[in-house]
Amino acid sequence: MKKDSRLSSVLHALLHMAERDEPLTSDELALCMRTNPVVVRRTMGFLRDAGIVSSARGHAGGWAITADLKTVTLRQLHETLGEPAIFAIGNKQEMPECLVEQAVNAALDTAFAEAEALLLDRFAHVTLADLAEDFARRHRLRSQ
Amino acid sequence: MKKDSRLSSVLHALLHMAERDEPLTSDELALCMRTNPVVVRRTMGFLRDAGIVSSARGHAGGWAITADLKTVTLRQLHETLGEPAIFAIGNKQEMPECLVEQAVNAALDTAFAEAEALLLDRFAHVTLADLAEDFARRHRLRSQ
DNA sequence: TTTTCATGTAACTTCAATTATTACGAATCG
DNA sequence: CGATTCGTAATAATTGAAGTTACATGAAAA
Repeated sequence: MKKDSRLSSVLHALLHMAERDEPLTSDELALCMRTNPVVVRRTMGFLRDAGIVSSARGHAGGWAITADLKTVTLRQLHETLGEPAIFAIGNKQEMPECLVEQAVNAALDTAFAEAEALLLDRFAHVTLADLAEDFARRHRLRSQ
Repeated sequence: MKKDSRLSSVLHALLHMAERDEPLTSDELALCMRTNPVVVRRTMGFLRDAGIVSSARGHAGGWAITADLKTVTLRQLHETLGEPAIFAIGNKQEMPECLVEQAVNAALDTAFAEAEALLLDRFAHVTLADLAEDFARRHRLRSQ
């Protein structure tokens, strides 16, 4: 399976947008994210529908952040993107009649559920402001 | 991407094999696992190479468990299958020059690493014997 | 020894999901 | 008006697991 990198992509885009006050066009974002403008529009559209960013057409149009960086968490972004599947591993059948397979599913489901809960909890405690701060720190380090 | 269900499949196969002392053929396993005999051979081949099962050709041939159920953990099986990717979500670029993307990757990598460590730890504490016991319990419950 | 059964494997196709691309419509501003 | 930019439909490319076909290899039964 190809990995879903939309969360990574929108974070990258949002932080670049946070660095600039003017709107960034899909083409500009696509260039720095090494992807396609249409992919940018498609993905950022979810965030616009959730009120995290705004989009404007025409001259001087593009994408801008409307939400407060401190209030947007990775978990919220993950939900906004439609809560894509986290795991690349899963059960062969979800609702098997076979008791053996039920026992297997139960064991795997428990482990996956715990790992997912931990991941989402970590996501819930990281905001865009945290990432922006970490970027600023890296920037200072490199500028020395 | 299609989810990798090989761990689920081999667990199902192993528990069925544990229930019977005679070897099970690839065709028999494929039937109860709703898959293809060639897929069974391909996947079980990893376990044979790791000494967990044996395979025999010809009459009365097939697959049998050689390892002690108490010593085989889900983690070991996952490793035996080549440690397939656990997550369906990932970074857009693994080694970006862009400092923004480095900050994004660092945050995501930390969260994924913690979730993976938890999952593998859970896997390490579940043995085939545990699953067999859980199956027996389910069997007793349904027989009542 | 011949037949039958079963694994071992290569080669190819199918499948599922993201990502990429092309094309064009719609809105906005100079 | 006309250039710019988003909105979106339709389609292809990509990636890795899973499924399928075909045939060789080896072992036990007849």
